[in-house]
Amino acid sequence: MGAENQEIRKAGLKVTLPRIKVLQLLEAASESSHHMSAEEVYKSLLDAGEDVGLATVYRVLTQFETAGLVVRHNFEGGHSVFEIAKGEHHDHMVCTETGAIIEFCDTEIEALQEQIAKKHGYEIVDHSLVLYVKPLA
Amino acid sequence: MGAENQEIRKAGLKVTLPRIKVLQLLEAASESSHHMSAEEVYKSLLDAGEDVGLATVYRVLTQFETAGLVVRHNFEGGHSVFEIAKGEHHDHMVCTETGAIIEFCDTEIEALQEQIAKKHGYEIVDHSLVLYVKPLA
DNA sequence: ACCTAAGTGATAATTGATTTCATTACGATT
DNA sequence: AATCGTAATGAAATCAATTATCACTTAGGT
Repeated sequence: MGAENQEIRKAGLKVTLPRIKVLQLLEAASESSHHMSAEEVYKSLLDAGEDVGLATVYRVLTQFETAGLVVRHNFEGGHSVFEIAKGEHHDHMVCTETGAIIEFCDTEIEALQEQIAKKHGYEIVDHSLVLYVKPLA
Repeated sequence: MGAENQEIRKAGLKVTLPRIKVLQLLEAASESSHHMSAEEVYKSLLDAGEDVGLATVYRVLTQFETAGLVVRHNFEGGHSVFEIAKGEHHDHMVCTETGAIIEFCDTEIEALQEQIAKKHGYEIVDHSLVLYVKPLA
């Protein structure tokens, strides 16, 4: 235990209870590839008996994002969801009927993206690919 | 003149001044492939001396979206931008330095997306691909 | 243990967007 | 062209997500 402490310290942040708890929660959620909103994180922590403020959750999530510990996604609808940054990049498929989120990564698409950017005189800094899908009939 | 009136009527909406103005404005912006936010549309119309309400702009844009007249994009940062729907689908490349928006369409990528969805037991309803790029050094 | 900058929670404030509502105007019908 | 019912409008209130403020607390180097 305490692996989170290293990560937080490495990010140049003080190791505080709220930060540890948020990180642990997101790591646990990551197992089930569950993407959480700030509000969900907040409520989960309250339910777990932790005494954190909503403002702190938002602050910490933003700090973790800039530190590269978590990734923020802006799917349709505006509000952000967060997930632990597990090294490798991946894109998302969102089921419009069940809300399920499937992660995938296609090197062929990535390569094509690079080509397209280069063709226009650019190089890729980042990209966002989201497929909105529904189950096959 | 008046081509907009047909489109508005075809959408099952009454032809009113605010709707004509919004549509004209977006069509003009489309020439320079400029994507406008609701707020930008609102301010542009005020500057042009038109007396429209912000609520109306939001309403009209949403109506045009459902009617398929305009397309809404949610680039990073949350708030939506709109552009005239010019028949063919396309994706976007956003320059992180100049803010320029380049439109492109790659059938190869589209095909790969279909395959990926199918492989997971889904079919694509919609998708969003945005490349964040910077000029080649 | 001390000290100071960093972090915290509660609450107020901001932002983009939507809803409400009384008034107005489109456009079908006469 | 005048009438009429419904859809559309603008102003303001409201909403939800996020951010800023601020007095108080705590991490962690000395």
